[in-house]
Amino acid sequence: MMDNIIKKLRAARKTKGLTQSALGAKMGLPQSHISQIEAGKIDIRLSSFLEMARLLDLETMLVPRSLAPAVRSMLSGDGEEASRPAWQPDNEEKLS
Amino acid sequence: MMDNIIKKLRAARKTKGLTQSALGAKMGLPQSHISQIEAGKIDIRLSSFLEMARLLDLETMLVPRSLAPAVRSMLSGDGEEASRPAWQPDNEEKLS
DNA sequence: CATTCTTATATGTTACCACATATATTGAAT
DNA sequence: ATTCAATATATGTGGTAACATATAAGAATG
Repeated sequence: MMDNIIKKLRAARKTKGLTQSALGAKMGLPQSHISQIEAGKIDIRLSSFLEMARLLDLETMLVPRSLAPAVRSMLSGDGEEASRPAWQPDNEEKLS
Repeated sequence: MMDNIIKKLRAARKTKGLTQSALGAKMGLPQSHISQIEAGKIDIRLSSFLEMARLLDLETMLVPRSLAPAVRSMLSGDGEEASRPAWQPDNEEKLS
């Protein structure tokens, strides 16, 4: 479904530490509109989607279905390499 | 820009040997509308785009910009089956 | 040529996104 | 509890995609 891909936009925004207002400012849109979009309440135009993705440093790509799993596995290691250690000594207790 | 990705839809349709009418039938849309879309004359809704891609066996994916080149190179060999070597002697770019 | 297949334009109606603006709700922090 | 930040809802207008239908232009085929 489509709100799946929309949810990725929201996740990307949060990852970048942007608020809806901040993103809205970049796009020249009011925060309220960003909210509607992310909530999947409206069916935005393709150009709006592409611009929003671009502003979040995401590229929209069309992948042949047969290759999608391979691409997905490539993407599964989050965002980029320079961020978090590949693992962490699992420390079961008390993390909040 | 955006008509770039639209052009890929047209290319995919042709690759699959579908006419605008045939694709339109699958989507429940008139051929005239498909023509407008492919010509980049209208700015379609995201759901329409996603469905069109899906009917052409294409998956719409959001790829972090930093990983886009790697994904692109993965896709550069004509979108066919899984019978390609996973790997090829470092032939860096050369993209479409 | 004529005929068929494919694609491009044209016109009109309806539905709804884009946008503005305002307010409400949630949530965190002090 | 009272701010203040972030997000969610609400209302209204204008523009345009979605859709139907019709026709014209191109491109092949016989």
